[in-house]
This record gives sequence, structure tokens and C-alpha cells, in this order.
Amino acid sequence: MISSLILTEDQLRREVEIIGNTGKFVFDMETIPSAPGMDDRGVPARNQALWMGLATKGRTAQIPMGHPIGTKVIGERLDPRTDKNGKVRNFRVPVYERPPEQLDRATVFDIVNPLFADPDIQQGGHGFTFDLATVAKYRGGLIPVGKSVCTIEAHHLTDENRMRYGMKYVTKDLYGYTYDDENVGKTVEKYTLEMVRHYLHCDVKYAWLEWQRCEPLIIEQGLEELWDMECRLTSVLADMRCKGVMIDTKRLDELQIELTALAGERERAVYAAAGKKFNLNSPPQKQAILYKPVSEGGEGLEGWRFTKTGQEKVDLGQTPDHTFYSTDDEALSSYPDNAVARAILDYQETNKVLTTYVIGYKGDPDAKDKPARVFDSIIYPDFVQYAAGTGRFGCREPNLQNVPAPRTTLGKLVRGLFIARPGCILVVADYSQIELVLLAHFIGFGAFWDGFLKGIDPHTMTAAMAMGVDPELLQQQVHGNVLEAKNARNKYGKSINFATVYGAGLKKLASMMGVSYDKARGFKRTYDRNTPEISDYRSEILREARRHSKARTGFPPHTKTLLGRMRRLPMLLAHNEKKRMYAERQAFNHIFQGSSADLTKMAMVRFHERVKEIGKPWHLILTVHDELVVECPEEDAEACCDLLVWAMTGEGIQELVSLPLKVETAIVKNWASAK
DNA sequence: CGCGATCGCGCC
DNA sequence: AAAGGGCGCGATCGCG
Repeated sequence: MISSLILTEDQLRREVEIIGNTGKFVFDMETIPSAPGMDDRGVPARNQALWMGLATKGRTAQIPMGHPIGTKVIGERLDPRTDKNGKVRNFRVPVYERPPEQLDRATVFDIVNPLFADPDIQQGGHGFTFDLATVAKYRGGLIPVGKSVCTIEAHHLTDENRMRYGMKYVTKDLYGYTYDDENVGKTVEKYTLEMVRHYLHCDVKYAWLEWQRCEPLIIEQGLEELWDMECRLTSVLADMRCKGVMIDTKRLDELQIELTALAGERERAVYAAAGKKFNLNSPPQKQAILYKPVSEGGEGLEGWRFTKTGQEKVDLGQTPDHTFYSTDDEALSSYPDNAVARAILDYQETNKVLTTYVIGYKGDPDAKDKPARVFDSIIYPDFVQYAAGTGRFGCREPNLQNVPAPRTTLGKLVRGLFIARPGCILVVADYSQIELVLLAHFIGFGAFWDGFLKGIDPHTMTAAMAMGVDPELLQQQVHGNVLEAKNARNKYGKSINFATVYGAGLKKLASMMGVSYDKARGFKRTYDRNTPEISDYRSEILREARRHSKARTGFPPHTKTLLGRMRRLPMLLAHNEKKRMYAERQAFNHIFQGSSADLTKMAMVRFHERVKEIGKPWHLILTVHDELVVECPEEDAEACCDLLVWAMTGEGIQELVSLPLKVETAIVKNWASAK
């Protein structure tokens, strides 16, 4: 491949012309913080572009825009730095030649922008939302318009089980090539011009090759429509990444003060109850305190649930000691009479919120690895379209998909931190019972199916099937607030439905239902007798999945979603029963979890593209599996809500599912007010 | 000191 | 007889 360092306008114009004629290119941005000492190089709305890398058929180009150092070492200087003991020491630091004259950002974007503005030119990159969002601020906030190919997504569609999709690992495993032992991309400005140039050349070269490798595979595997949807989604995610979510920073600060005090109080209460100090964030130390006999300074509690490794050791025939037992919430909750267990539970509730959400968002200036996630009252989460094997999103830095739900006081406080910008409002919509609707859809008849058509709630329906009573009667009782009926719905119905889509066993089911093992078994038997179509469907799906093999059909055993998204699970053929049954649960669950993700992703694309057509300032800001959150001007709330409902359930998406798709909506000032 | 494993826990 | 799907992240702890 031809590789060029671009230092003049003419050189850049030539590259742009070649790319324009090819109609397809890769670009990759290397960035630095918005200001010295600021930790936002990974935040596209704020960072600064330092390099742009380009690739197209047969060539790459690297464009520095103010790289601070050259390549040759011309001397050495002593740099006084304080080490961790507070001592000042002189470090020898190489001095580099001055860098060459480079193009400035404005000039580069002037010349490159026609590529970004041309809907007929396809563009791609590895983890592409970052690059799309990074360049947007140099073009008036506009995301480049052409088809956007994220090469990680492309790879993921054809190999969803791969653990690491980073370029470093991909080049090593697929191309047998290593080029970045030093993580140059993390701090490009510290490396020599030539090192960055080579790094960037490799990045765009292999992104281009990945694109060319994956595209035919995707077509061959019949995933073209899904691929088209995911490509359009990449642009949506870039927009979300630019936008971010507003946080009530005043409340966040107040919450930090309140929770720090409360956690401290509760920590002292634990020590008082235990009669000694220990590290109450350490599971091993909690085990020692709770499960060791009184004679050895413990509370002498009888453990009843093993940890994962504890269970494995028991399976190997070892005799349990205190280190085998779990100290999780459920285990501790079973000792309501023990003061230490109670005190630990109280402490953990506040400490979890304090460390994960409050400090997690604000960052800890004293800790190295705890950067702030709030910038001028905005959090910029990274929604990752290729995070889960089922097709669901992941969300990182920070994860806004595990914000406490507004069911508890603390949950309301945390979720209430997420607010609409001034003059704006949040439109929240979530699919009702989407996984169960999909289960009924795929089976195509039976109790669920009838229930959904008659408007019977699926948990009520399942409770009725488990107790052998008339579903419509039970539904009436639930609506009439009959206590036993509501309990049956919430405990029995919900639990069995969860157990169905997740594949939980009877032991788990009993504990979820809050009844004895025997009673749970009885309910499950009645349920299975009344809904044979469900277990029949499961067997059929797994049989179908196992029919596949590389030799027979070209695919490993797998299941598929509504849009044909594959989950390949070779372990469906494992002889090891544990592993095989795990794969069976994954395979079955994938159909509903993955189809739900298909619908949500598709709805996001529909909403975003329609908004662009009508030119409204409405933006998706959050996606939480079956829930979408949009921010819009207050006066647009109703219209925006209508459009969101259309995107999620209207013509063009409803046809995919043979039962009515339903959403619940809310128009709110802060996220805690929904639901 | 960085890294991975483990445990635990927030969400859907 | 037994079987909880999918994430990201915080804290601790042992290892190299």
C-alpha cells in the first residue's frame, strides 16, 4: 500500500480526489484533550483532532494538524519530577527536532469536507462512532452523511463470540501482525512524528482490510439487511455521542456530601455491631466475620449459599469452610436477627450508590484511574452497538444502562440527576413486555398469544396457567386489587416468565417465587401442562440449532432473531452437560433478547432519520434495551412523543411481529419521573 | 505497579 | 436431578 505523510494542501487535494473517485474510504482520528490537564481526549464533543488518517483502495494517508515534535532526537534535558515519595528527581528526557510545517485543522477540514458531505461516498472506521462524532464539531456539528461502516460491527455480525475487537488484537489474530506495543493512540502527542505516522498508517490500512474482508462474509451469511440497519445506526450513535445527557450537578454535589456522611455512619455501625474493625468491602473478610465460629471471633452464622468457586470446590468433593459461602445481598438478608449482617446490608446500599454513581460520575481527583465523566454538566456515554453477543447495546464510560431505577428513594435521587436541558423536556418510551410478546410471536399460538390479543397481562396469564385458574377471572381480580391475585401475578407469574426466557431451574424458581421447592415444582408442572407449546417450541428451536454444522450447512449450531441476527453456539453439541445446557439457555434466550434489540435498534434508526427529514432539534440521548429517551424543546413534546411511538410501533416495524407492539410513554423534566 | 480473577451488584 | 439470559464497573487480592 502507498502511504503518504500529508503536509501540503496540494497533497491533500490529490488524496481527496482519489477517494472521491473510489467512492469509499476509511478515516481515523487521533485526538488530544481540549486543554492541558483536561481528561477528555476520548470525548468527541470536546477533544481536539491532532491527526487524521485516511485509507482507500491501495493507499493510506496521514495528516498531522499540529503534532508537537519531530522524529530525530537532537539532545537530552533533565526534567525535575516529584516521585511518589515526594522527592524531586531529575529524569533524562530526549529532546526532539522541531516538527515540519503542518496544515491547520481549518484547512484540512475545508479540503476533506466534500467527502463527508457526499451521501454517495461510503465511509468507515474501526469503532467508527468516535471518529464520526469527533469530526462533527469541525463541520458545524454535522455528522458526516455517507453510509457509515463500523468495521467492528461488521466483524461482530460475522463473529459475535469474539472477545476482543480492538485493532491490536484483530491484526495479531487475523493478519499475524503486531504494530502497537506501546499504545501510541492513547497519547499520540508524546510519540515521534514518524511513530504516530506508522501507527496511523496501520490503523487505517487494517480497518480498510477488515471492511473488505467482512462485507462479503456478511452478504454470504445473509445478513445484508441487518448490516444495513446497523450501518445507519452507527450514524445515530454518533449523534448521541455528540449530544450527551445533562446532569443536575448541584444535586450531584449535595448527594455526594449526604451519602459520604451516611456511608461513614453506617460503616461505624458495622464495626460497633461486630465489635471490631475490618475491611467491609472485602468478601473474604466478610466471610471470616460472618461465618467463622464465635470462638474464633466470628458471628458463627451458618452459611447456606456457595459462591461460584465455592460450589465448584464442593463439586470436586472438598469440605466447605467459611470461605465457600456467599456474602451477597440474598445471603445476608436471610439473617434478619443478626446485627452485623443487617448493618453490612445498610452500609452496602449507600456505599454502592456513592462509589458507583456519585463518585463514578464525578471522578476522584486523588485516584489515578477515576476520571471525571461530567463535563460542564454533561455526561457523554458511549453506547456500543457491538457489545453483546445477542445484539444488545453496551454502554460505557459511564454505563448509563444500570442507573438505579426510581423504585426506591435512593433510586429516585440518582435517576433524578438526569435532567432535560433548559427549555427542553425528556420523552421516554419503553416497549411493554417485549420479550414475552416476542416469545408468543415466535410460537404463533397458545396461552400467551390468546392473552396478548385479549389484553391479558402476560404475568397474570402465566400465574393463571400455573394455578390452573381462568386467566380472565384472575385478571379481573388483579384489576380489582384482590391481594392474593396480585401476589400470584407478581410472585408466581413474573418468576415463571423470567425462568422461561432465562432458563432458570426449580431451585432458583422457588427462591424467586418465595415458596418451597415442592410448591414451586407443583406450580411449574401445572404451568407446563397448560402451556405445552412453550417447551415444545424450545425443543424444536434447539433441535433446529443443532442441525447446523460447518460440514452440513456451513454454519455452527446457532439460533436467529427477527432480523436474522445469529448467535453461534458450538457448545450446543458439547458432551459436557453443564456446558451444553448453558449454551441451550443462551441459544433460547438469544431469540427474544436479540429480537428485542433488533426492534429497539430499528426504532432508533427510524426515529433519527425521520427527525432529520422534518428538520427538528430532537435527539435520542439514551437507550436502555427496551427504553428510549429523547430530548426535545418543551413545546414539541407531544409531537415528538408521537413520532417516537411511531418509530417503535408504527407501520414498517409492526409488520415484523404478529402481535401488537405496545409502548408506555412519559414526558418528564427528569428521568426519575418516568414509570 | 499494572493486570486478571473473583465477588458482588446496578440495570433490562 | 439440575439448570439465571445480557451487560459494565467497583473493590480486593494475588501474581508477575
